[in-house]
This record gives sequence, structure tokens and C-alpha cells, in this order.
Amino acid sequence: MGTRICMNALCGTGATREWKKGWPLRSGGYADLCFNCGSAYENLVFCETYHLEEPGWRECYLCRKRLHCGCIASKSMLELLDYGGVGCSACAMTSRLHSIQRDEIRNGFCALKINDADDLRSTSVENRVVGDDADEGKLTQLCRVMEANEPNFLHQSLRCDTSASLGQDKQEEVRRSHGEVGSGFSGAIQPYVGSPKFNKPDSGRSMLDVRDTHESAQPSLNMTLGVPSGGSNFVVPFSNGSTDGKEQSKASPPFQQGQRSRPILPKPPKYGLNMSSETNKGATSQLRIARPPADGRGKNHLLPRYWPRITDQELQQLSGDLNSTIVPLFEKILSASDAGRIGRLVLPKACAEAYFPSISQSEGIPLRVQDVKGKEWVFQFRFWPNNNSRMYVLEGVTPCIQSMQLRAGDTITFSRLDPGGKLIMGFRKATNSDETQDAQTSPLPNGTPSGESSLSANGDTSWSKSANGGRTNEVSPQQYTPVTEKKRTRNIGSKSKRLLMNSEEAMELRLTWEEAQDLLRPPPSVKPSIVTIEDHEFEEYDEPPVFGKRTIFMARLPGGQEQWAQCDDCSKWRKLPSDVLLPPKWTCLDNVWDSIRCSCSAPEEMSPKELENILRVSKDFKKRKIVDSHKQAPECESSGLDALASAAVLGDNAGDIGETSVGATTKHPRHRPGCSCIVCIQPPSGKGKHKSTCVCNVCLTVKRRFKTLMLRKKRRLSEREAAIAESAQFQKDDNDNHHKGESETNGSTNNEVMNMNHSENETSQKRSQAEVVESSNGQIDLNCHPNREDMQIEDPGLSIMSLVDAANMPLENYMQPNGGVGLGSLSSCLLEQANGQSERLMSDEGFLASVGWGQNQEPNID
DNA sequence: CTGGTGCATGATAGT
DNA sequence: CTATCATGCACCAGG
Repeated sequence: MGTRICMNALCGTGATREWKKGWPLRSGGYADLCFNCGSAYENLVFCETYHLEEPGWRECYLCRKRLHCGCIASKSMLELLDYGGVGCSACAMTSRLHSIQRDEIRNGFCALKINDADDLRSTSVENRVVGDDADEGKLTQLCRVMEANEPNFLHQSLRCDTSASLGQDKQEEVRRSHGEVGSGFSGAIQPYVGSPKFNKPDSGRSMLDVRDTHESAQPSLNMTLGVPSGGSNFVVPFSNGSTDGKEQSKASPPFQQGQRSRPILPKPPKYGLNMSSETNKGATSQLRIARPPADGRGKNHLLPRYWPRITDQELQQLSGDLNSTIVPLFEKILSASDAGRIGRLVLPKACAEAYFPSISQSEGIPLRVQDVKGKEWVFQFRFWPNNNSRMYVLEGVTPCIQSMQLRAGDTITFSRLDPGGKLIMGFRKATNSDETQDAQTSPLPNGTPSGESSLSANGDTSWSKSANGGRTNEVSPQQYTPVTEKKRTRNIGSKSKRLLMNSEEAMELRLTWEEAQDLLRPPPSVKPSIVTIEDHEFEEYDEPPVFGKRTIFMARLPGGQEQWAQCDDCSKWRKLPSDVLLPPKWTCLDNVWDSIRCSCSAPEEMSPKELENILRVSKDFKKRKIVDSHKQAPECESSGLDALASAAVLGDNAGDIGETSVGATTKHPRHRPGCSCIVCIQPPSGKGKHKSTCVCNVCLTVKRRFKTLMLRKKRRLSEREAAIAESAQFQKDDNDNHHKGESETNGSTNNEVMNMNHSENETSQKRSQAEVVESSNGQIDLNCHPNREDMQIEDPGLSIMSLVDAANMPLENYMQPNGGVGLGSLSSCLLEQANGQSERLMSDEGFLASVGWGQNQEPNID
């Protein structure tokens, strides 16, 4: 422990402060431990950036600890420094920032007047929506400072609150809870200060012994739940019943966090300070705020992840009857097992014990719960003994889950209807809420943010939107859990990154984190450096990336690739060079590459049918990638039986994979597709261990399922044939009507597009297949959904239909080389490839190859 | 054989 | 280090 002069400009003018060497940094050297909160950071930006909380007092953005400037400063003596931080004109001039004893802090704080008219907390964006010019300037300045210093954490708002639940004095808490809550700049800015570093394991507090300060210090509560919203029937479930200090301190952080979840908005002058009260009201009612839960039984405070995040609008919808009151209790993001057919919803223990009836018997009790539609469900609320503890579950939830069409990743909420205490169950779909980026879909390689759902239904923004040139309005605590941040910080580093990706790669993306990465655009005029982390190349840059417009890629001409984007105004699709990155908002006017089609009035280049085809093919590319990703790497190519197993499984599910990226894997809870850990790279148990001759239950099941799969395929095929016939007729008319006058190039292109999905033109089809069925190595991939179009890309002579015929035969025929007619060709082909080992029919690539190339014995791929 | 049930296990967050 | 919780899995009952 020693002292040094802080050279951080944000700190003010070279404050003398205590410091201590922290853990080693990747970049060399050591992290500094914040003398204030004890946490270690790679820089001390946060802890050295204070804002004014009370005259003469400064509060650390991050740890909320208050410091007195060391003199009895008046408002006029305290000012925001040009480059951030707060300077006391008295202290700063003497370059001295006293770190006072914590008991001094407490005592000093307690001595402060509660309602100081000169309170500098006028920078609030809450109660005082429109601040005076000076305050506005300060706020702007501070925001700028925050942006400048932690640009890549700007969207990680609420997560940090979990860690930042550092206490406050009871006096302040009580005071603020009685109406002064809305003031204070601290909470407004708080959502920005989340730093992954804050969650580093060593908080350093032991060394600095500031923990008790935290527990007794006070958070800044900046808003009153529901106050501006007009949600009159919403009860602020504030835990105020306890007088026990410890309990109080436990109860307060949730509340504090709930308050802090109200973020400062990205552009304070625009959205924050200049926002009218009315506007603010409207916005507030739709803000998805993590509301601290109602006071329940028991002493366990709920983890923030379970706080109900419900908008006032939803509350009103839920309550319906204005005479009743909805008390949000808790919510939970459905896990795979919750949403699975097993019908058991694991309840957070604290929630179950706090809000559900107490049960002593493991069998539990029936629990009546009403859903948002008014339908009443009865679940069995019970527990299992688990490690001297209990594991609470709701059983029999499957019908309810299904009726609400919930899946893993969606959120289920529990509220109480007062009077009466009836339990109300609501839900939020992950695809429509900002849940998308939650902990189960961590934003970097360990996770899979879905690109589909960046916007919530009510207009709340998730971080994906926030990245769009701004920052999030609100991010759920789940979205950036400490674990995610820890991993990111440790493995990836703190700089903003975008997975290095060119358009060809983007073309092959599936709807995963990779695709989301594709949407990220490097910050303008930034030259990224390339780093490789765990076999992924990342562009690294200091500024946060922005979100770009989604486009599709299409290779309609040999060797050439096109990019197509849709105008945000007229929704027409425009062709672009393949290498351009579009901003998130793009219109025809921005189409500088095509002078003819640079306005919305210009006609679309393609007919609707062509567009449909292109979009469909593009979609298929992605599906294809999804399916491919479920196969083993080429060097460990799965056996034919494995492929069959995959086919059997994916036959049911492949089509949904892209839409269930939120869902959990079957590996283990916190590993997602793309995870390369030792657990996830292992094949499922049993895979690869079975011979083709194996007649174990698993193998027989697989074979049976394969047969079922083929039967289903046949059924669908017949349905599709009718559709294709109709489509072909339509296209014929379409071509006749629309494309006679088009250029030769376009004409041929059109044909190619058409041939993507129709096999009349074999030549084009082959070329298309070469693009579509990339890296097939002469095999047809069974690991795809029967519904998929590219399953139809087949040899006209046989393939699927024969396969279907074969599937109709008794299973035994599959196992015999001289089976039926339909399979004969398959078998013979197989036999050739299997060197006479007929049992390979079901067990290796030969089978798949034969299925794919059928009687022609010749791959379609050039 | 299938699906349900209850417990065990292991990852991870929190202390 | 401990508590929590997601999920795996053995066991069992019923079809």
C-alpha cells in the first residue's frame, strides 16, 4: 500500500490516493486496485470519476462510495471538470482528494442535510426531467466522459448493478423512498458504468477493507417505481418492513437495482434532459424495468435475474380490473428443461419460498395459477430434497407452456393479484423481448445472440439496438451476467470486436452469434487490428461496433457474388456490391452503386417471384449451415449410422434449429452452440460406437426412425409436387410477362435463379448445387429437414423418391443387399463402395453417397 | 418400449 | 467454499 499521484485526467488534477498493486494484466503490468471500492480495474476510470452527490461530496460512479472532498465545499466550489470527473475548486486546486475514513464517511454523510436546496443532484433525469443549462451541460459532459472511457461497455447497463449493489445508509434509503428518490445523477449514469472488470474475482476488498462501508453506505435511488407512468395499480413492492440492519441491507440492493435500471439515455440533451415530462411518462410506462420483487417471506433476497421486468402497460393489461392490483413477484427465463416435455418448471428456491405457499412435504400442494388469458391452471408445487436443500418445481406445466407457446429462452412471470392473492402467470417471448441477449445467449463465442429479435414488442431496445449508434435504453440483468462478462473479459479482452468475416462467410452463416457478428459493423474510420482467439479471428478496435443492415448474398453468376438489401422506406430490394457494409438504416437514396435505382421510385430489379426464390435460397443456405454444423468435423466424419441418427433427430427438429437459438443445448446448461469446450466437443454418448451390424436398441430405433423419416418425406413430397407444378406454371407466366425485354445477362441470371429450386435445367442446377451443396464431397446430407428445398436437389432419376420407396419396404430389406427394387440400386452402389460388405448399407458414407447419387452413380457436382 | 418420477451430478453464481 | 439450479439418468409403471 502506498500513495501515488494519479495521472488519470478523469481523476481531476492529480489526486493523491492510495493504491495497491492488483493482479497481473494481459497487457503487462498490474491492475490497480481502486482505493475506493477495492475492485481492481485495468484502469481507474470509473473509480476516479466522481459526480457530485451532495455539496462537498463525490460519489464514485461504480462503487457508489462517497468521498468528501475534504473541505466544506459549497455548490459553487464544485464543478465538473472539462474531461470528466469532479473537481472541488478548493480541493482540486490543491490537487488533493482525500480518501477519508469510512466511519468518517458515514458520520459525515449522516450529518448532511436531507433536503439541501443547493443539492447538486439536480442533474437528475428522473424527477427533474428538464434540468437547467448548467446541469444539462454537466450531464452531457459526464455522459461524454463515460462514453469516451468505456465505449464498449455502454450497452451493458444493468448487469453491473448486480455487482454494484453496495449499500447505503438507512437514512438515505428511507429518505429517498419517501419521494426524493428521483434525484441524483448517480443512478442515472449507473447503467453505463458496468464493466466486466468489475466482476473480476478479486474484489480486493479484503485488502482495503471497505466492505462494511459498502454495506452501510447508500445507493442512490433515482426513480420511483411506476411513478411517472401512471400505473396506478402497480404496487411498489418495497421492502420496508424490516428494521434489522442486515436484512435491510439485503433488501435494499434489489430495490436499489430496480431503481438503477432506469438508465440515462444515450443522448442526454436529446432524450434525457430535454425530454418533456409527458414524453418521459410515456417512455417510462414502456420501459422494461427490473422491478424489485414484492416483499415475500423469508430472508433470502431474490437474485436480480428473477426480478420481474414488466412494463406498466403490461401491468395494466394484467390487472385488467382497475380495482385490483398486480404485484409482480418474480420471473424466470425458461430453460430447456423447463420448456421441455418433461413438464417440470424449476422454481428459484428463493422465489418459491418467498411467494408460494410453504410446503413441508415433498409431494407438495396443488397450486392454482391464472394465466393472462384468465385461464386457470393447477400445477403441483413441490420440492425435491437436494443437498440438504430443496429444489422447488412446478409440475404439470407442459399444457400451460404449450398453450402460451413458450420455449426455452422465453420468460415466464409470476405476479400476485391483490386483493385475493391470486397467482397470475404471464410470459414474454424471447423473440419479442429484450431477453434475446440474455445470459443464455451470450454475445461472444460462448453464446448465441439471435439476430432476429433485437427489439422488444413495446419498443424497448436491447443492446443490439443500442449498438446502433447509441446505447441501450435498458438491458436486463440477465443479458450480461457476470459470468458472461468474466469470460469475455478474460478470453476476449476488453476491446470491441467483430468476428472477422467476409461476405462469403456471411453467406454461409446460420442464425447464430456468428450471424449477429456479421451484423456488427466496425466503427467508422477505424482500422481494426486482427487478433485470434480460440481459432476465431476478431477485428479489434477501440470504438464499439455499430449494427449494420442485414443483407443477403447470392451467387447467381459463376464466380460472381451479389449482395441484396432492402430499402427501409419502400422495401424494394436493391443489388449492391458484395463487399459493402450497410448502415443499419438504408434506403434507395443511399444506393450510390446504382444510379438507376437510387430512388424509391425506381422499379425493382427482380420480379416478385425471383425475389421469393432468392430469399428462399438464401434461407436455405442458412438452414444448410445449421444442419452442417450439427455434423461432425470432416476429419471425424460421422458414420452412416450416426448420420442416420442425426437425420432421424434432425428430421424432426432441423427446421426449428434456427429459430431456437435461444434454447439451451443438450450439452450442459451454459454451453451454447459454438462452444468448443471439452464437454461440447464430445460426441453424444454412444455415437460412433455402433457398428453397422449392431442390432442394439439404439441402432434399431435409429433405423426405425429413419424409416419414419422417409415416410414423412414422401408424404411431404407429394404435397410439394403439387405446389411445384403450380409454381412452375406461375413462373412460366411470370417470365413471359416480365422478362422478355431484359438484358441477356439478366435473362440468364433469372434462369439460374429459377433453377435454384427447379430441376428442369440440369446444367444450371448443377451449378447451383455446387453453390448450395458446398463441401458435400459427393454426398447427400441426410442431416437436413425433410421440408427443406435443397433436399430436392437430387438426381432426377432416383434419389429421394427411390429412397422413399425403399423406406416403404420392410426394415429388413435395408439390411439385405438384395432387398427390394427401390433399394436395389442403392444397395448395389453401396456394395461397390463397401467392397462387398453389405452390412455397410446403413453404416457409412457409402450409403449416403448411394442415396445421393442414385442410379447415375455420378455426382451431380462438377 | 415409452414416458414419468425422483435423485444425483456438475457448472456456476454468490458469499 | 457453498448454494443454487439445469439437466442427466436410473428406476419404475403402464401400455
